[in-house]
Amino acid sequence: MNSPVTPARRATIRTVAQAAGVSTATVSYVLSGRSGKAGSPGVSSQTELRVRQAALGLGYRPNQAARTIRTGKSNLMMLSLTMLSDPWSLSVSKAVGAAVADVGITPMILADTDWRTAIRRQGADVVFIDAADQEGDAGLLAELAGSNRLVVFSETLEPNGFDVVRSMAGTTMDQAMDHLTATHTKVAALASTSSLKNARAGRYGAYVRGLERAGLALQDKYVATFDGDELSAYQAAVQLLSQPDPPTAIFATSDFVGIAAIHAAQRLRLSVPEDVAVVGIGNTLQGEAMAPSLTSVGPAGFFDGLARFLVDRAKDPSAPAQVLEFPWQLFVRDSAPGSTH
Amino acid sequence: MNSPVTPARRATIRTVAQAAGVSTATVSYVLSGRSGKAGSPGVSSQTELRVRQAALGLGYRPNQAARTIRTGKSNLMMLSLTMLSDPWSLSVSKAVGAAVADVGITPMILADTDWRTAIRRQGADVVFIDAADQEGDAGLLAELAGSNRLVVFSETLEPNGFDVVRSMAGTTMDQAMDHLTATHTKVAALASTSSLKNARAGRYGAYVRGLERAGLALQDKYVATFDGDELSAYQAAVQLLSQPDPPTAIFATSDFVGIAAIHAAQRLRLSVPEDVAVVGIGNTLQGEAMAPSLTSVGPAGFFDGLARFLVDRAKDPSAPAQVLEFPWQLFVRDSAPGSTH
DNA sequence: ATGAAAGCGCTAACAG
DNA sequence: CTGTTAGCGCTTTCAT
Repeated sequence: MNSPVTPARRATIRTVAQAAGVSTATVSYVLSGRSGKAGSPGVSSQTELRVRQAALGLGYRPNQAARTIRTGKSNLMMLSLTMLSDPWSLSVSKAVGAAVADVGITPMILADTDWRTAIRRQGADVVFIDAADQEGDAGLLAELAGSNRLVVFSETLEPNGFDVVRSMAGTTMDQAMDHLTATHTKVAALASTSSLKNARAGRYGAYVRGLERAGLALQDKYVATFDGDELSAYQAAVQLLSQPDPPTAIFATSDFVGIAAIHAAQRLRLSVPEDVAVVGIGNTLQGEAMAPSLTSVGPAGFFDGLARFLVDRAKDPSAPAQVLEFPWQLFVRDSAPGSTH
Repeated sequence: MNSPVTPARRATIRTVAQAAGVSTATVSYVLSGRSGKAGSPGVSSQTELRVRQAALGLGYRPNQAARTIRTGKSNLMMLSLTMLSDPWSLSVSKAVGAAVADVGITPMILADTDWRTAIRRQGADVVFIDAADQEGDAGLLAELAGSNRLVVFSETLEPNGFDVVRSMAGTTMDQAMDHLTATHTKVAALASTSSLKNARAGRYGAYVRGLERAGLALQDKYVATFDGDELSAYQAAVQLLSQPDPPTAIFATSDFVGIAAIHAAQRLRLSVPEDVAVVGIGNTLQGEAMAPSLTSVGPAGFFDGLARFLVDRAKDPSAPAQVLEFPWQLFVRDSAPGSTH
């Protein structure tokens, strides 16, 4: 029974050094794993062993804050994911998780939190921001980029000290609409309330233009809006499909909306795609994995590509800012198989 | 055009001090917001203003790592959530997000990552671990508790330097089974492969015992297993319900499984609860929010209570370790309304 | 009311 | 091969 006079003060590099009978420098060399590396002194395997044993015995664990302050590297990757329950966010998280295996980087998610305030408080080697299309953010981002390596997902922003990840939709949303109008005349849209502001731009705009190209009228009863979460999308879809003369195809402005629409249809005992076809936007893993799998437009190899890019930036935060583009394509799957059936 | 000779070195407390013509101590007092606080010196409002303006002009932002090393507080809360897509995890995240508003704490999620290695690298004022039932973790947790404030969710572990959050299931799972067997004779279970190991323990055990109490036979065809993710659960449910003589009630060992089961039923044009009733376990927000709402057993006020507890611990990491218990109850909702219909 | 100065635990020159 | 030493940016006594 050794009396715990000192209240278990956490072991530091110095404690270890004393126990091993060496200097703190030696301990540092050994424990940060660069004994024999280029440019650094080597340590004899005997002392190395002594140091390791002392560290183990004392339960030594390096103080990350101290290491960070000294090296300027935190080995942290921050992911600001605005809507965590969105399969898009989950796909990002999953891909990143796979990409950081074996690299000494810890990914941490900032969920449903305002990055604008959070980033000021917490640094990271690289921080990914999933939503910053608004004009007002451009200045703030440029400012924050001074002290953090930022990777911003945005269709409109230009790199400015920070990287911009962009998924080049091009005309693929138009393709998706044409895909639907080729076999359907009652095509509905399921759009978030916010996306309606710009009737001819963005995802909803693709719907409007698609109808025009097909010579179909834009009808109020075929445009349903929701508030942002799954339940709201689900309810909007139920409403859309319960009316007399319901649509036979739904253009959903997001994969999670498309998924909700499929669930809603099935709830109403409608078959997908026989009674109602559904396309989503985003090409998420969850859309692909569900049954029936969701036809969607979106970037190919996006999540893995993004994850790799983030890891690269974390390892070399001083690389020049660039744009990373992922061209989109139409992924025809079960929920809207096209004209074959 | 001022020539950027110095490559935009980030402003420190010293830079600010020079610009304002004061000492670093004064800057520290002002900027860490305790000019007039008890025990600390006051700063005249004039100098305070000068300091603030200098800081603003220089775009000064405090270095968290330095602050952490000095104070020992990181203002960080780490949430290790093993299966992020599980509504349980999302509920935790949401509740915590709401609880930290206005408090100076940033919650960060460690998703689908092994906390065993990650915690060694990254510290936080408090870290929540959502899965640690295995015996082997007890020692490791006790060790880690030496340098991190740990809050562990576990039904079996006892506090040992770390807090244990526990939801006292008691006999509520039995109640849930009785709820089903009161009006059904074909009651199926949807359980994860791992939970089957202990046939009479845990959630699956409640199913087995429930059948016994009702005098019903345990039949293989009414026991479906899945692998851990939604898709797998969904497919298992489809299989369960597509067979000849399908069950009329499903006991799902998790809310997300119950949700998947409802989706599967609807896919098969079965009505919930008319054709098949479903109960889940966990009482998550998502189960409550879906349509039809999911009958579930689980703790009352769990997520908000947990969030509050975590915030308390973050603010006072040296509070004595304790057990936090949330007694369960049965929440009868639309997916299994009971004998009234 | 303000400043000087001592570190927190660690890394990285530089000396020996 | 190993030790000495000077800080990283910040907080916090203790003087003034």
